[in-house]
Amino acid sequence: MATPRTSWADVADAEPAPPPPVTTAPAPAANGPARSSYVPPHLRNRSAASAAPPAAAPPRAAPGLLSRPGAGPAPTGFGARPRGGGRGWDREPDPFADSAPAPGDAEGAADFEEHQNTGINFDAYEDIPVETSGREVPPPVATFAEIDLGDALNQNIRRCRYVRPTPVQRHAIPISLAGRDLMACAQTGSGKTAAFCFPIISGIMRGPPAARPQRGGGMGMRTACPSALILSPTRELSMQIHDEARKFSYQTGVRVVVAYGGAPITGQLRDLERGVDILVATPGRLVDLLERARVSLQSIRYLALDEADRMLDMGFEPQVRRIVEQMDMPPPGVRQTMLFSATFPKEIQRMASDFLENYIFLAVGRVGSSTDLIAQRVEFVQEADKRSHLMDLLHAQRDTGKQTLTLVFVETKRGADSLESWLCMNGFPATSIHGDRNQQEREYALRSFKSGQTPILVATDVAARGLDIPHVAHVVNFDLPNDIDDYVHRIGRTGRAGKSGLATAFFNDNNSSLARSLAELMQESNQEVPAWLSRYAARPSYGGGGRNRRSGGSHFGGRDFRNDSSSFGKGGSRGGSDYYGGGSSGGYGGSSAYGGGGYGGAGAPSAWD
DNA sequence: AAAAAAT
Repeated sequence: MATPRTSWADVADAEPAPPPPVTTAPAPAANGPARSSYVPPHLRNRSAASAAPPAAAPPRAAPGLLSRPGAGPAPTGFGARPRGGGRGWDREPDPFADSAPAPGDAEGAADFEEHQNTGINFDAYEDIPVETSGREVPPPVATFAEIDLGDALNQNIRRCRYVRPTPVQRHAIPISLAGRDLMACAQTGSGKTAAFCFPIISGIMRGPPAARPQRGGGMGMRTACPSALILSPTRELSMQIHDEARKFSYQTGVRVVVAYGGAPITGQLRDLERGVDILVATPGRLVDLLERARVSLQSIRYLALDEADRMLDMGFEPQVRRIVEQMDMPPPGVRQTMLFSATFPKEIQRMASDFLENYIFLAVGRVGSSTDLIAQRVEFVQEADKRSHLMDLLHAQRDTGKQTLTLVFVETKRGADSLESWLCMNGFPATSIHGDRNQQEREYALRSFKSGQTPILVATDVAARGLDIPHVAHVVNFDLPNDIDDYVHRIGRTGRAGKSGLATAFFNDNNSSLARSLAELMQESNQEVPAWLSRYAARPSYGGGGRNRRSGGSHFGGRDFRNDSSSFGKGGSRGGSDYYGGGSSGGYGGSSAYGGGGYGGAGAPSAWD
């Protein structure tokens, strides 16, 4: 797992990085696949040995941490609260141990470091517009010190090298410490995982020791009753959140368990049996666990949905609704509910409000902040020419001599396989991740990509959201998605933590329905829109005129849908007016600010994660 | 139409 270095609060004054691991893989970039570690698709599944992941770096304590006085097993203050059985957490494995660069980061370290140190620009985020609505919004804080999160958590914040809270953290943490429900929209890499984890962990530490759960109703002695549930839409994202949450919980006594499909359930059952305060899960596996009565939601005090709009879209909504509304989860108002996403279409906000009570809507950022760091290009490329065009891009990348990662999005799983093997045949070290690969393959692909061993990853939308992959310099939309929100999430895999990034899209007639929203988004992000794309966008059949609802029409605009009813409808000349809205800092009354002027309006945020 | 998510 990567260190949470995506945060803007990531230290500028970081202590020197630990020495690079001695384990080195041959530099993979220049001359084709690194044969020692890379397994091309046609050789996979032949020999387990050849596909075995590289030896892990030896476990290593983060420098100066374990030896630090006070980092001992007996935290003081409320951190010392004994947990059920209190067993063995003095031997809790150090979640910071893998914070060192992954093997394979080694030879790229110089290149990478350059990127690491150039991009973080705190000042760029100082005047980031923030909008809140709802009753009695607790004021934001400027520093972690202002928030009483407790000694143990504060120490972990230091270990994570967070020096000050990011904008979303400054606002969201006080809101959620005040016990309020929250719908939050925040930018790429802005530390939103921490924004919901800190209050949850702190709340669990302060809260009453878990009451003896009500047995009965099918509950056995082996039924786990977590206090907090964090749902996410993909397995890899759940793993990532789990890794982060474990770091934040280190030596607090708060136990974090992850449960997702595609992996043997037995290990997860064992983890649950050892005790769980925070359960991170994907919906399918959680439903399974609930049906087996190995998990009960009756003690849930905190519910967080990451990528909340995704969790409530057509594919997921029934399952999520079942978990939240039809199991033994306490109702809104009893539990505290927090929804986080970048994109938040209004119809999804409306649906989400079923899960919330008296909530606060929070939007952080706008066009011209984060996305300006992502240079967006669109090129007209016929289907038949895509491969050679991609090869040109990859050659150009290679010629820069920099070791960087390139993430290539395609529309279908088959397309991912076939592009991957074509790249490999042509000497490019590529791997792939999609839902038809088994979980081991998925995890290996991601590791191999992150470490730089396979610096090209071909992916479906399974990798579009939330994944924090440092050093992705280039996102290629080999196939454009049909939904502008997906585009926003995809390009948000680069340009994270204040670093710059590049996103290239291949556009052709098959993508005409995206033309308008894409042109708008680019315009709002101060990107140059090719004239041909503007012409596409102006074609009436592609939304140039009418109210183009989905496929772009309802992109999140930094607005609380509750303030919406009176805002629109008048001056509704521009069909897309509901698409805009984030920019006006003057509160929500000023509907007139949104109607006019065609494209250049105060824009919708774009790389909101 | 496709992707994801349980076995």
